[in-house]
Amino acid sequence: MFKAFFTVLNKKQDFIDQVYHAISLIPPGRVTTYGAIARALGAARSSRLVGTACIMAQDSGLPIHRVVNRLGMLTGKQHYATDTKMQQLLEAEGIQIRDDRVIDFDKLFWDPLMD
DNA sequence: GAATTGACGTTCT
DNA sequence: AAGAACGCCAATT
Repeated sequence: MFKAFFTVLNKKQDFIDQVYHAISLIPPGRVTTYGAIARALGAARSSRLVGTACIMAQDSGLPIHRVVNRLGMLTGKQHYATDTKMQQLLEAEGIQIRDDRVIDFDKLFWDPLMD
């Protein structure tokens, strides 16, 4: 019974780790969304926590710049050193951006569930 | 340690 | 169809 208790406690941290893993799977030149990652992890209503995980992952070397919101907007760009840093990272992979929005987002969108 | 704040997205009105 | 409410919960204040 203690085991079950700790399982619940550890679940939170596991979720964060799984977010990291999902992000590491995003192919270069593609993008995904916070909600898609949350769904892929079976926590459809925790998309917000995915964003929190991204903040924690900033120093982890993961390609978190490939994660945008469901409209394809670069909502996380303000957390980079420069205003244009996130956009530059994406453009370096061939992703075009206009007004903080990914062009052809529906075509570049990559769902972790369909790897 | 309580209250607020978000790199969000769905549901209810 | 537009807007408010709400679920989620780590991090910050």
